[in-house]
Amino acid sequence: TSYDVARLAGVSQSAVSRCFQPGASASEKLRVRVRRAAAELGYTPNAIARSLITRRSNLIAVLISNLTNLYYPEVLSELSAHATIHDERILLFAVPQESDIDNTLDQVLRYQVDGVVSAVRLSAAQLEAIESRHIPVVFFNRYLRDRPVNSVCCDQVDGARALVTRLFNAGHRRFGVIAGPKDSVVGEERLRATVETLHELGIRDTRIVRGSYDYESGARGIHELVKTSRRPPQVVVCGNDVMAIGCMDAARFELNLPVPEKLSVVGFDGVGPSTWASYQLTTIRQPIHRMAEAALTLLMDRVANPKLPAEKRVLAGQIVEGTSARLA
Amino acid sequence: TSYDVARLAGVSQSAVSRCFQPGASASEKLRVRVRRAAAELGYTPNAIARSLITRRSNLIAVLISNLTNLYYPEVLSELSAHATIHDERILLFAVPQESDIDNTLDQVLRYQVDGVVSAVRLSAAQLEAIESRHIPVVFFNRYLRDRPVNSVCCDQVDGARALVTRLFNAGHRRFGVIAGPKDSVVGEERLRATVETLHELGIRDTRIVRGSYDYESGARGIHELVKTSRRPPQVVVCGNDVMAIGCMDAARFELNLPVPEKLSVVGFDGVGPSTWASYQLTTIRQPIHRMAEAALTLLMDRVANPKLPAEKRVLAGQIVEGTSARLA
DNA sequence: GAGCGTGTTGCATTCGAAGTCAATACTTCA
DNA sequence: TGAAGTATTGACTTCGAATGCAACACGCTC
Repeated sequence: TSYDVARLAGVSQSAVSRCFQPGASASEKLRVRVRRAAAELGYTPNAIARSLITRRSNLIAVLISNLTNLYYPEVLSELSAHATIHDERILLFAVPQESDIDNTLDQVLRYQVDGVVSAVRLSAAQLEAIESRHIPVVFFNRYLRDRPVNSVCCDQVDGARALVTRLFNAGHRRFGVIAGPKDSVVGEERLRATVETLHELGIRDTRIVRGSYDYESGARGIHELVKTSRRPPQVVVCGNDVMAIGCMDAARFELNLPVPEKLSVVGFDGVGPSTWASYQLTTIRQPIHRMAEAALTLLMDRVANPKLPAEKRVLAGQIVEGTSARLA
Repeated sequence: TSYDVARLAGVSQSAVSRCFQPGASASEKLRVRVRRAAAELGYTPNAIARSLITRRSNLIAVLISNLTNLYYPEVLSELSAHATIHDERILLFAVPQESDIDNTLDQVLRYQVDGVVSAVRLSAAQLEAIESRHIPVVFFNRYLRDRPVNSVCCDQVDGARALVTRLFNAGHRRFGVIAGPKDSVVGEERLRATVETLHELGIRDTRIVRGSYDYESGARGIHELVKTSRRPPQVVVCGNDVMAIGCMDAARFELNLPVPEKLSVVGFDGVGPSTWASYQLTTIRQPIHRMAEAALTLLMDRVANPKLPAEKRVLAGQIVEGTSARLA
């Protein structure tokens, strides 16, 4: 149908094509004539056909697991905004389960996406399957241990150290941890940083329980911590905000442990509800806006120049002082 | 590169093509041979090229405004799941502002999507621009007043009537409303249903304030209601859960109005946090799962048969009895 | 006015797979 | 064994736009 426009405008199809590209050689006179004809016919360039010949789809695959997790919607929103800036569209893959990833990746490949932003775990083989097609991949708050990959992460270590140290300095001695699941790399880092810092401060008997990043597991976590210790912890470090919120609610309403008077609670992420008056969570806020920006920049740089080496960008989180923890 | 596979397998390109289609005529022997060759070369069909010839992209555009609104992530998640069932991928358009919609729609058209699910407001002209290309559109919890369109909505009216009636029967007489913005069609319906029901029950002096569906506006709303009335309302009907939560927090922590003892609060939507122990919101839960299913079915039916007339599906919401309102 | 350079334009080809149609191979039954 | 019918396969064209290359037009200089 660029032919239709061409016919109506009395020019060649190539001319029409060039009128819809920014840098192409076409006189102003022609541009006007073609645009008028296009408007008359309601012509819009076909991105699919264009992609076929340019080998550039202007599509970015975004892999996300549980959108219902409060943290991811904000990530997705920011990624979308930055994709638009780079003139890319988002092909969304909400991966229901890990076992479905291979099917998902097959679809990713079929659509000839320009790049992939993955907020889900990928095996080395899965990553390799994508990169062998020369499609750059950037991990979001994730990476692989055994080989370098492009990734953008929030610094878990420094934040955790600082937070734990401040809690220690405020007089807390009995720590509990509600960690994320073992397969979360950043979760394990948060955990490791927390435990290491406590060790350095001379605290060795920290109880650790596992959660799954949701509200219920935060509530279960504090129950478990209380049940399995002689004395309840004075402070609980949670793997994310949602678990921290679950923990606070359970502590207050089920365990009769007022927060922060009898129990301090801290989280990670800085999701919207963490600032709600009922919680006012002390947490480490991830700079999601800048992380998304970095992810897209990293990705588009590699689309432009595939030979760039893998890069990991680590952005500092910011401690948000709420009232859920006694900090002094 | 389907040619490469063909060459390696010693067959024609058409044969390869047919081996990757379910219903096509190809012998088992050939299928095996081709699949082996494809595996060896790591071949994956190019969906872009396929779309060009089949005039079917297997792409569905999803238009969503503020992903950060707790309610939309769940919608998106369900839409994604159902799209997968219909073998469609989601092209996500997170519309930052209403003014950007025209640019967004231009992109939607370029990508030759099979259909559009819109959770944002579209003008009649914008809708027409899409449908004139024979692309079916389904609105999600939205519709146009002046002309029939495909849409899936949660029934606001019956739910609101039932809820208000129960609140009345529980003895509440002084009602306040924190409504959504005027441009939200479903918000206006909720409001109208609430006010009408109150009228029928003989209550006419209901104070109404406007919010913008976020936490802060819920908090502002209750302040305003309290400030501008001789006596504070006994119950506040909020346009959505997030405002209800903001209202509860402000009532409890800033206005010294314990919920539900001195103030009952109800919401709409049934988002995740509404069930948290701090809130236990009484609300009308939208059947998002079934709504998404209906939206996709409606859409795919029209992809298959464009001549189907517009249809509006209204699903009932379910009252969730929390403890945020005295109901008896 | 001839020669040269720059700026425009059109022709023909290309991207990768799907589908039409005709040719061929294989079955089945008399 | 042969005829008729069905299943399988391949050659060729098609989808819609981008681009290399050649052709042409125009402006400028000497």
